[in-house]
Amino acid sequence: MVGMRSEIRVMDAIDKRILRLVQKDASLSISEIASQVGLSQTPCWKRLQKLEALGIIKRRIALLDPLKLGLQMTVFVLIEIDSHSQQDIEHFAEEIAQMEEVLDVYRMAGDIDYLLRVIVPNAAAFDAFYKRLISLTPLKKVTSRFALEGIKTETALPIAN
Amino acid sequence: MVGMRSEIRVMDAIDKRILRLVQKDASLSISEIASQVGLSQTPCWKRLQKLEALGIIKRRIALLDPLKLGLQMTVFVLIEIDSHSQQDIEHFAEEIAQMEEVLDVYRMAGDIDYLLRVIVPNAAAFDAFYKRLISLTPLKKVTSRFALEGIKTETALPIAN
DNA sequence: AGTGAAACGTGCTCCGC
DNA sequence: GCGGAGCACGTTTCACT
Repeated sequence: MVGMRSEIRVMDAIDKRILRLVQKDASLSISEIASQVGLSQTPCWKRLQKLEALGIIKRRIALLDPLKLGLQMTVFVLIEIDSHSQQDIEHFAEEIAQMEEVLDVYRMAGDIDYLLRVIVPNAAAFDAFYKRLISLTPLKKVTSRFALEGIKTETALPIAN
Repeated sequence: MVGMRSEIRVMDAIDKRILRLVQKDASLSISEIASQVGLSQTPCWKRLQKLEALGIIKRRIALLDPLKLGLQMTVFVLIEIDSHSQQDIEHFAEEIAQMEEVLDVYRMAGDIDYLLRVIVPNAAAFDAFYKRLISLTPLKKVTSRFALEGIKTETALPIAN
């Protein structure tokens, strides 16, 4: 079993430097990236293609400002489910994942079953969401924790050397 | 005070359609976006420029796969601070925001002061982070909630019509 | 504000090292 | 695997409606 690892060793230090750059700014040109990592355009482009083909780079997106779109309320919702039948739980998870105000859904260890991050314009919109949520399936306990301020919201992952 | 709103009315339905597209896929070409929203290239490009100038589009980034980078552990850390002196709190918030394994920091309403989303490769790395965290300032209570699975992680915001 | 086409700069490909 | 040159494509600009 020597050498059995789930992460495949396809990335060197230069690949990691490329990833650190593009996860901060995807509008960088190939030549800009190339010069920053000390490569010429062609090998740099080939590495980017490889990283995309491997799914290490999943996709490129634009980040929007939630406040400027009127989305001023972020709420974390902690859910304990009543029924623990596998079917009920999976169905519930699918339904909440489809709601567009639900940005993140995590299945948790411990007493909490699910943690949601929800973003809405105002309290009325959250109330409407909440009513829809509790009508989906019987829930043992639902705790809503309201954010006052987003001090840091980072999409860039910490890449070890 | 009629007409006093913090959101400026600069966006119409077409702008919103453009935003919905680019926040899902920033690799779309102008001509692709233009045809999908029913415009020719020039006005579509001008709208994109305007949305960037207004800061509604903040930036463009590449999304990486955390699992393929060996980041297999996501932990939500809920913090109650001991000292509530304004200076201590701000200093604490700045320090945790600088840690790269801390992706999100929210200041919360209610009994919890801060909620962090932390991503690390493994339990040992989380332990190291945890020790650094509690050494920063005296904390009244720290609760770590471990995620077993990320069912949904969405960056695209819900844009009302 | 929108259209169509021209000018420009990059991304992508092919070649040799 | 790396670097340079050429072609094709996308983006930016311009003249006009």
